[in-house]
Amino acid sequence: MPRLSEYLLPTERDPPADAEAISHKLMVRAGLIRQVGSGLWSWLPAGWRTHQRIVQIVREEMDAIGGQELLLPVLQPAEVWRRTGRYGIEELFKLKDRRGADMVLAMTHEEVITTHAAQAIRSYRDLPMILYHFQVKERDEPRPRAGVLRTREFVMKDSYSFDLDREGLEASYERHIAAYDRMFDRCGLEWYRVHADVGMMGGHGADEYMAPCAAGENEVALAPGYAANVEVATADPQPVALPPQLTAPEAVETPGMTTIEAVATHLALPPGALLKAFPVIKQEGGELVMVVVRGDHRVNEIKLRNALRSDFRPAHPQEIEERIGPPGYIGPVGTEIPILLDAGAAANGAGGSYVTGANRSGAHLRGVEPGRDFGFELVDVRAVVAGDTHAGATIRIEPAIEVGNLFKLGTRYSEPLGATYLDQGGNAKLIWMGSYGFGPARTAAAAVEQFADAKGISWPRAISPFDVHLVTLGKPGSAELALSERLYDELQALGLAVLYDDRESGPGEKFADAELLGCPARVTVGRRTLEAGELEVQVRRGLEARTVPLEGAADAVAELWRTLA
RNA sequence: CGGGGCGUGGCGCAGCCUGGUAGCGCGCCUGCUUUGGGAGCAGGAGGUCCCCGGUUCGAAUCCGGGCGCCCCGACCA
Repeated sequence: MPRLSEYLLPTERDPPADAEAISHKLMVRAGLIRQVGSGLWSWLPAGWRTHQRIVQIVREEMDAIGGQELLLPVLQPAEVWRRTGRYGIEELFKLKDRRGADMVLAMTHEEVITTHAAQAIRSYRDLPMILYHFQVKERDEPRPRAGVLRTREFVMKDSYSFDLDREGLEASYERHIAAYDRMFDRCGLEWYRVHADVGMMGGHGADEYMAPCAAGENEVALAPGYAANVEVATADPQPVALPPQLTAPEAVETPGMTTIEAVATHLALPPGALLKAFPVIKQEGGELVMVVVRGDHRVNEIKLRNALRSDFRPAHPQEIEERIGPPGYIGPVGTEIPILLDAGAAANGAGGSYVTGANRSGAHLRGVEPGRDFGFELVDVRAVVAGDTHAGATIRIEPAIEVGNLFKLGTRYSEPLGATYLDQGGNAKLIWMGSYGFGPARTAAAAVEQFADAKGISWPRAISPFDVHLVTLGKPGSAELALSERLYDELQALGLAVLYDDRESGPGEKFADAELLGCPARVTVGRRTLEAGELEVQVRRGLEARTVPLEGAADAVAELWRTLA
C-alpha cells in the first residue's frame, strides 16, 4: 500500500476548463484519470485501483453463475464482420494490415466468440455454457463526452451465453439478471433495471441497468413497480376533457392556423382535444402511412420504428401535398392511406370527439370519432411524459447512465457464423445466444456522480481506491509520526487498503486532498491525538467526525470501516 | 452531420481589438520560519504562444489554410 510521498496522485485545485460533468471534473482533479485525446483516457494508479475493484466484483459474480473467463483479441479480421453484416457500422474502426488485408478493432465480441463456439461446441452435451472476458472495446463515437462516461476506447466485461433453445436462453438470461443485480448492489450504486429497445437487429428482448445521475444521457420512466427506458416505455396518458360528440364531423374555418397551438386557442380547446397527423414513409417498401397521436403528445421515433417494423422518414411536404392534403391541415378523415392511431388517443375517446385537419386549406373538422369516421390500426408510439400513469402509479422521468445491458440474441449470430450443435437425434440445431455487457468505467463515474459533494468524491466502500486514508500531521522525529507509522502497519495487517499521507505538507492541504479523493474513512494522527488519547476518524459520506480510543485503535478503525456504506 | 466556443509554462487565465522585451494566480525547485483546514518570507527554474503558409523591418497579435479539444443537438447494433 502506498505512501503518498511516493505515489502518483496528481491532484488539482481547478477542474479542466472544458469539463461539465461532475465525474469528469472530480476524477481529473482527484488524480484518477487524464485525457489523451477526444474520448481517450489514461487511468492513473488510484483510478485504476477503483476500476480493478469493480472488475473483481464482476468477476466473482460471473464465476458464481458458472462463467468461464477467457480473452479474445481486439484486432480482428474483417471477414467475420462481413459475414454477420456488421462491417458497415460507422462506429466500427477499420484498418488494413501490412499486406493490405482488411482488419477491424472490435466494438464488441459476438463475431469472434461465436466463431469459437461454432468450432468448439459440437454436441448438446456441451451446452449450456457462459464465457466472458474483460477487454478493451473500440468505438468511433460521433461525440465522446463527459470524461469517462462516453469514450472511444473502454474496458467492458462482456459475457456470452450458449444454449440449446429459447428456454435455455431464458434461463441463462435470468442467471445474468441475478448476477447483475448483485454486482451493482455490491458496487454500492443506485440503479434501476429497465426494459430496453431490442433494436432492429436485436432479437428477443433486452434490459438495461441504469444508474440515475445528472450527467446521464438516457432517460428512464419510473413508477412503483415499473421501470423502462423512455425509448420503449408505455403508460396511460393524463386524461383530457374532450368536446361533446356530434352526429357527423363538421368543418370549422381556421385560416392561417397550421399549428395545434393556434387551432386549440382559436376553438378554446385544450391541445389534447386535437389529433395530430404525422405522415411518414416506410423505408421497407416506401409506403406512406399516417401516424395519429393526441395533440399534446409527441411521437417516440424508436417506438414508431418498432411498430412499423421498419425505419422511416417524415414525408416531404410535396409528398403530403400530392397524396393527402395541404401541410398543416391534414387529418385522417377521408384519406386512402393506412392510419396508425396511438393508444393514447384511442383510450381517451369515449364520450367525446376530436378536432382534426380537414385535408383542405384553412379548415379543420370537429366532432371526429376514431372508428366511426376513420379506420385505423391501434399502435403505441407516443413518448411517455412525467405525470402519466402505469397501473395507476404516477410516472416520473429521470436522467441516467447506462452501466450494463442484457440482450437475448437468439440465433442472430449463430446463424451467419454456423454455430450449431447436434441434438440427441443427431440433427444440427442453431445455438441460442445471449450477450451481456458491464462497464466498469461508467460504473465508477456513475458512483462519483451519485455521491459527490462540495468537497469531492465519496466512494462506496467496495470500490474506493483505498479503504482508509491515513493522514499524519507529525514532523520527522515526533511521537505522532511514530504512531502514524505503527498504525499504517497495523491497519494493513488487518487487511485494509491504506493510503498513507506522509508528505511534509500542511494539514489543510492533506485534508483537502483526502476529501477530494473520497476514501470512505480518513484517520488523522496529530498532536491532539496523543493529548486526548483518541484517534479521529472522519467518515467521508456526510463528513461525520468520530473518535476511537488509541488503545486498540487499528481494530476499532477496521470495525468502523465495516459499517460504512 | 448541423450549431456554438476554445487552443498562450503542469492547472486556471490575461495579453490579441490598436503588431515592437511573453505576463498573472496556483503548482514546482532551494533556504529559513510555520504545522489541526490549501501558511509566510527570500531566491529560482520552466513556454516551438496548436501547426503550415502569407503580409510586414518586425506576428501570440493581422490574413489564408489545416489540425486538435469542448459544449448543445442528431446519432449511439
